[in-house]
Amino acid sequence: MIRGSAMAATIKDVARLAGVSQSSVCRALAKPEQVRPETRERVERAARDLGYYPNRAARGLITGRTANIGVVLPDLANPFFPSVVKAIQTQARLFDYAVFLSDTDEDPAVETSLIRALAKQVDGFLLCSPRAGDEELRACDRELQTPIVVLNRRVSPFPSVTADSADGMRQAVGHLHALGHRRIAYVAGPRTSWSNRDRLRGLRSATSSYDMDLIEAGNVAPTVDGGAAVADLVAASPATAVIAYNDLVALGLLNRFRAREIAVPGRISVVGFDDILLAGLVTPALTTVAIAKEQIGRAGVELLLDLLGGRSPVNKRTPTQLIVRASTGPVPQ
Amino acid sequence: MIRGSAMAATIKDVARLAGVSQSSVCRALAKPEQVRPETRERVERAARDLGYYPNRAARGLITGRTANIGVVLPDLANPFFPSVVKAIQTQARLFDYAVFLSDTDEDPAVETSLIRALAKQVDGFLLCSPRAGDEELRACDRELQTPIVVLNRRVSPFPSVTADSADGMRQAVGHLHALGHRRIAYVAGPRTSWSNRDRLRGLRSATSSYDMDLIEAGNVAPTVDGGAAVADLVAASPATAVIAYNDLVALGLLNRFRAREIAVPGRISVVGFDDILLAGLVTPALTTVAIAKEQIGRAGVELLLDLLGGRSPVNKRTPTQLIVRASTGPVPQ
DNA sequence: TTGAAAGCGATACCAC
DNA sequence: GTGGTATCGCTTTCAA
Repeated sequence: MIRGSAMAATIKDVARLAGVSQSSVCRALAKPEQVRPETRERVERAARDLGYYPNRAARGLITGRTANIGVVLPDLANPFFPSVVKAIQTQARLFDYAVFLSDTDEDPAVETSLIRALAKQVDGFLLCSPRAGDEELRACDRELQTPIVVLNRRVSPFPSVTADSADGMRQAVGHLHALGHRRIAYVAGPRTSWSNRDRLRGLRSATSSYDMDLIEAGNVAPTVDGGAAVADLVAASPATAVIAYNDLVALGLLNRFRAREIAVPGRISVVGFDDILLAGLVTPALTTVAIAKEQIGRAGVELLLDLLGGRSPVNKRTPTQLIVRASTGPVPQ
Repeated sequence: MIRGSAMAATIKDVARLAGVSQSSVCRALAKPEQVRPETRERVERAARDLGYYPNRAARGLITGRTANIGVVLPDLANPFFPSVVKAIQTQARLFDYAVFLSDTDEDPAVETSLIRALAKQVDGFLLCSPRAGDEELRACDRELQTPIVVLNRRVSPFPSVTADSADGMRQAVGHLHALGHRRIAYVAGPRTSWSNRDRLRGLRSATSSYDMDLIEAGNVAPTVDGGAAVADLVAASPATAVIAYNDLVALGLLNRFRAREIAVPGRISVVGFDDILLAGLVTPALTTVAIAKEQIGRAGVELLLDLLGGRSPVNKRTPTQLIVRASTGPVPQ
C-alpha cells in the first residue's frame, strides 16, 4: 500500500512531524504525566495538525481490548429493542465503548453465526432476547471466550438482566380481578422466546392464586399481524379479558376488535406488555405492563463492564409497573 | 499477554496443528483452489477443531478493508430510524459487512466526534439525517478520507439518498386542496434538519402553485411532545389543515387536539410524514406521506459499496407516496 | 525522559 | 503448491 497524502495520519506521521519517536507519541497521548511538558506539547500540536486519531483496531490487537461491545437482537422493528439499544449506547459511550449492532431477524442460526463472526472485534456481547438454545449459547461461549451478558432471558452461566414479569403479571391479573374478570386469555409469543415462557409462568401462577381461568392462545409472531391473527379466536373464547405477549400483539388485537366492532373494554379488556411509545397513543390507550427498558440497557452494560473488569456480576432483575389506561374496564354483565 | 488455553485460536495455532505454515492456512481458507486438496483438508480440520475464526480487525490492518460500515443517526427512539437501520443491516449482511451503530442524541458535536473515533474501524459511513453543518461534514471527510454516504440529506460532494419530499408535499397539498382546504399550517421540525428545510421548500412551492395560504409554526423537536407543544398555536390559527414535520409531531398534535376535544378531521385535518408503524394504528388513523425507508437503507449500502469499489455512485431519490387515512377530511363549513 | 525493537493476528509478496 | 518474511498501526518492554 502506498501512503499518499490522502491517507489518514498514523502515529508515525505524528512522530515524524513532532520530531520524536513513536513511543513518545504514544506516551504523550496516553500517559501525559510520563513525558516532559515540552515534548508533550510538540506531540499534541503535531497530532492536532494532522488530525490524528489512533486506530482502535490496531490498538486492540496489542492491548487485547477493542473498546467495542457487540449487541445482538432479534428484530429492530420491534420498538422495544431500539429503546434498549439507545440506553446501551448512552451508557457505553460514557465508558468510551462503541457498539456493534446486529439484527438476527429472529433466526437462531443467524444469531450464533453473527456472534462467532463478531467475537474478535468486541470485548463482550450483550445478547438481547437471544433466540438460540441454551446449549448453543454455551457452546459459543466455550469456543469464543468472549464475555456474554444476556438481557431479557436467563441462561446459566451468563450474568443476565431480566424484568420481573411475574410481578408484572401479578399486577395485571390483580387489576383485572378487581374489575370482576374471572376468565383471562393469554396470547403467547414465539415459542423460542424465553420472555414468553417467563411471562406465561408468571401469569399461570397469578391466575391460579386468584383462582381464575386461563385460556391460552398462540403462539404468534410478536408483531401487530401476529395479534390480529388470533383476535377472532380470542373473541370466540369465553375470556372477558386478554393479556398479550407484548404491546405489538395487543395492538393487533385492538385493531381487529375495532374492525369487528367488538368493544374494548366494553366487551373485552386488553392488556399489553412492554409499554412501547405506541401503547399510550392508540385509542383506546393500552393498559400495559411497563418494563424498565432504559434500566435494562444500562444495567446490561454495567454487568458487562464488571465482567471485563474481572469482577463477578450478579444477575439483575428490573421492576415492572402496570400502567392502567383505557383498554381495561369492568367485566361485562 | 500470556496465551492460555482459554484464548481463542489464532492462525498460528491452526498452522501448528495442521503442520503447515501460516501462509498455507491463510490460502487454504481464502483461496482453496490454490492449495493441494490434502493440505486444504488438514487445515480445514484443524480450523474446525480449534474453532478458529479469523480476526477481522487484524485482517483489516493489512488489507485496509475492515468489512465494517458505520451508521450514525440522531435518535434511535424515532421509529423512522430503526426501519432504515434494519434495511441497512440486511443489505450489509448480504455482502458480509458488519454494522457499527451510533446514536448522537441529535447533538452535532457528538456526531462529528463519533465519526472521527469510528473512522478507522469502518470502510465507510452511512450518515442518516446528520445534524452537523455542511462544512463540518466536509472537514471530517477531508481529514479522514473515509467514504461517506448521506441519507435523508444532500450535502455536496457526498453521494446521497433522499426522499422526494417535494413530490410528497405536492400529493399532500393536492389532497387537501381537493378537500376544499385553502389555509394550511406547517409545524416545522429541528432547524438543523435538512429534511425539515427540504419539506418546507416542497410545501411552499406546492401551496403557492395551488394559491393556498401557508402558516408556519415551530420549530419543534421531532417528537410527540414537540407536536403537542404547538398544537394550541395551530388550533388558534386560521388554518383548517396542518402538515407536520413528521409522524411523531403529527401524533402530538392529534393527542392534544383530542384532549381539547378539537375534532379531527371535523375541525382540522392532520397530515404526517414518514409513515411509521404508529401512523396506521392511532385513531383517527393518520394520513401521511410514506417514505421508502427500506429502499433508503438498501440504496445507501449500495452507494457506499459503489464508492468502496471505486465506482462513482450517483445520488438517488426515492419516491414518496401519500397514504390517505382518517385524519384528513373536507374543510369545515 | 526517551528511543529501539518486539510483537499482536493476519495477509501479500517473493523465492523456492 | 508451499514457506519465509515484511508489513499494517499501535503499545509495551527494556536499555540507554
